[in-house]
Amino acid sequence: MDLFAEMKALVLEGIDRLAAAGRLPAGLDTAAVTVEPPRDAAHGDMATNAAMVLAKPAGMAPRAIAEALAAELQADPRIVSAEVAGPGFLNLALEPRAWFGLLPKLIEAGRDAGRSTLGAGRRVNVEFVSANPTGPMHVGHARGAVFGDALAGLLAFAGNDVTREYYINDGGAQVDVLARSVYLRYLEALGEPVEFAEGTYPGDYLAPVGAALAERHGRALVGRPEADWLEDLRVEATAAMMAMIREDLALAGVEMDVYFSERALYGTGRIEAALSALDARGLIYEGVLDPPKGRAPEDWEPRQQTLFRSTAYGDDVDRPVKKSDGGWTYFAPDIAYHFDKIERGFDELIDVLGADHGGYVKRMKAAVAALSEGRVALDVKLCQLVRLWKGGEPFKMSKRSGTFVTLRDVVGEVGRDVMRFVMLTRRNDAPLDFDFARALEQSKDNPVFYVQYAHARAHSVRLRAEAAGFDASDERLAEADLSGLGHPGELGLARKLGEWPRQVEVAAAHHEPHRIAFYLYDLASEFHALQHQGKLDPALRFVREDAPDLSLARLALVRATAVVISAGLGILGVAPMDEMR
RNA sequence: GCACCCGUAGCUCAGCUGGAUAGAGUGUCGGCCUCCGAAGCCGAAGGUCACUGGUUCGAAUCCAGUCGGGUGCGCCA
Repeated sequence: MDLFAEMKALVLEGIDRLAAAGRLPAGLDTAAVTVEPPRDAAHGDMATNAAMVLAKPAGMAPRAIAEALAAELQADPRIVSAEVAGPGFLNLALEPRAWFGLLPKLIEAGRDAGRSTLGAGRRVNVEFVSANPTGPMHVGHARGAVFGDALAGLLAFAGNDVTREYYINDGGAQVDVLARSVYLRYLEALGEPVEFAEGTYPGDYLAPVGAALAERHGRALVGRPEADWLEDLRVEATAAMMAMIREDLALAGVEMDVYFSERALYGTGRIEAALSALDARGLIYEGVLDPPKGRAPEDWEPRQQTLFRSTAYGDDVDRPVKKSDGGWTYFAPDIAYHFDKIERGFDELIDVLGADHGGYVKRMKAAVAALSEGRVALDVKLCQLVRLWKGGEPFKMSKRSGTFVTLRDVVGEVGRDVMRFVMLTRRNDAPLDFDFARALEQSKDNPVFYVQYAHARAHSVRLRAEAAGFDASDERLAEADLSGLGHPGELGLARKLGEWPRQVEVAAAHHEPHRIAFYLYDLASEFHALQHQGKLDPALRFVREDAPDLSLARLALVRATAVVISAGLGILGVAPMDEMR
C-alpha cells in the first residue's frame, strides 16, 4: 500500500543492477537512501537522494550516478519521468494511475488503512499516567493519559505488540498521608469533631471514602491509635482512589492492560533482587555524595549511603538507592519495577512522565541499560504543562475537587474526543494551551472540528450519491473504474492519501502521535479545497448524474479520504463523526 | 554551579531523525454563496530559523560555545 516503500525498493534494485553491470562499486551501503515527497510539488511526486548519498563512497560525481539510475528507473511503467536536479536529486514523476490505484486498497482496508508491519511484533511496554493514588486526575495527568494512549495506539497500528501499563505509586509516605486524611473523613462521617491539619489532603472527594468506612466499621476505629488502623486504611483508601482513577481513565477513553502496584515490590525480595543484579555488575557501593555545586543546602552534611553507579552509563552523579535511615529511596522500587518489565520480556520500554521528572531520565536509562545489558531500550517522553484558557483569558475552575482542574471537568466541558484531539495537536515536549472556548468552536480555527467536518462532509457526499440512485457501497467503490480521475485537485488529494502509510511509520518511529493529528489536518484541507472546486465548476462535483462512471471514481476518492481520516482518528482514540451537530 | 527541554512569520505552532526557493493556522488586507454542507474556499502581505563558529556536496535539523525562557538537582515520589 505504501508507494514510497515500493519506489524505494525500485531504487535499490536499480542500484544493484548498476553494481552488477560494473557501473557502480559493489556492496555500497544504501542505508541512508531515502525516497520522500519533495518539499516543492513542482519537483514531481517523489525525490531520492541516492546519488548524493552514494557519490562519496562510490568515488563518483553525484549527477553521473543519478543519470545512470534515472535510465534504470525509467523502465518501470509507473514512472513517467526521472530527472536529475540540483546537486544530484533524482526527481520521479509517477503515472497518476499509480496514485489512484491506492484508492481501492484503502477502501478495502477500512479503518485498518495504513496499518504497518514495521514493528514486526516487537513487544513494547508503554507506561503512562501513573498518578499517585491520592486523588482524582487533573489536566496534567489527562495530557499524559491521552498522549500515552495515543502513542500506544500508534505503535500497535505500526505493527508492535503493545502493553499499556499503569504504575501505582502506593508505596511511599504519601499513601500514609492519604490514609490519615481518610481517617479524618471517617471521623467526620460519624459526627466527630475533626480538624484537617497541615499536610493532609483536604479534598472533598475523600468524604465518600470516609463515609463508606463509617458504614463498614461503625465506631470500631474511633479513638484507636494509628498503628491499629493505618495499614488497613492505606489499603482501602488506595483501592478507593484507584477505582476513581479508573473511572477517570474510562472517561478519557483509556483502558490499561496492566496495573502494577509499587507496594507489591516490598517485602517480596523484588527490590533486593534488582539491586543484587546491579551489585553483581559492580554497580552498587557505599559512598558519600558531594553536595551540588552552587546551591549547597544549608543543612548539608556528608552522609554514607548505598549508591548506584549510574555515572557508568552516562548519568551526572551516582544515585542513592537507600536513605540515610536505611529505607529505600523512591528510586529503588523504580529500578525493581523496570527490572520486572525487562524480565517480562519487553524489547522496548517507554515511560510517559510529567516534565518535572526530567532530572530522573538519565538515572532510569542507566538502570535499564545496566539491568538489560543494553538489550532493552528505554525512551522517556516528558509531557509539558497544560495551560488552560477560556476565550483568551486564563481559566480557573475550582470545583469540589480542590483548586485544580480535573480531567472530569475537562471531559464534562468539551467531551472526550475534543479533549483528546486538542491535546495531541502539540508535541509532547511543548507546553499546551488548551482553550475551552476554541475547543468547542465550530470553525477552522478548531482543528478537531475541521477534521471531523471533512469526515462528515465525505459521508454527506455519499448520502447524496445514494439519493441520486448510485450504489456507493464500499464494495462497489472499490471496483470503480478510476480512469476518469486526473484533475490536479484529485491527484493532489490522492497523493496526500498515498503519504498516509508513510506518515504512520514516521510517526511511530519517532514516538510522536502529534504527527498523525497534523497529517489529518492537512488531509482535511486538501479535501475541503477539492470539494470547493465543485462549487466553482459544476463539472468538478463529486456526484454528477450525467457521468456515472466518473461519479463512482470520485466517490471512491472521497470514500478513501473518509477511510484514512477514520483510521487516523482511530489511532488517536477519537471517534469520527458522520454529521456535525 | 550542573543536567534536561525549548528558542522558526505580529501571535500559536509544523518542519518527515542532513536535502532544493523554510510551511500551516491565526491576525491584517483583498476576492468567492441561484451552485455536492460558506461550519467553507482562493489570493496578497509577513522570516537574520536566538547568536557565533564548526562538520560537508548541502544545516532550522548534527557538534562546540554564547544569550534568553522553562524544569529539576541526597534523607519527596
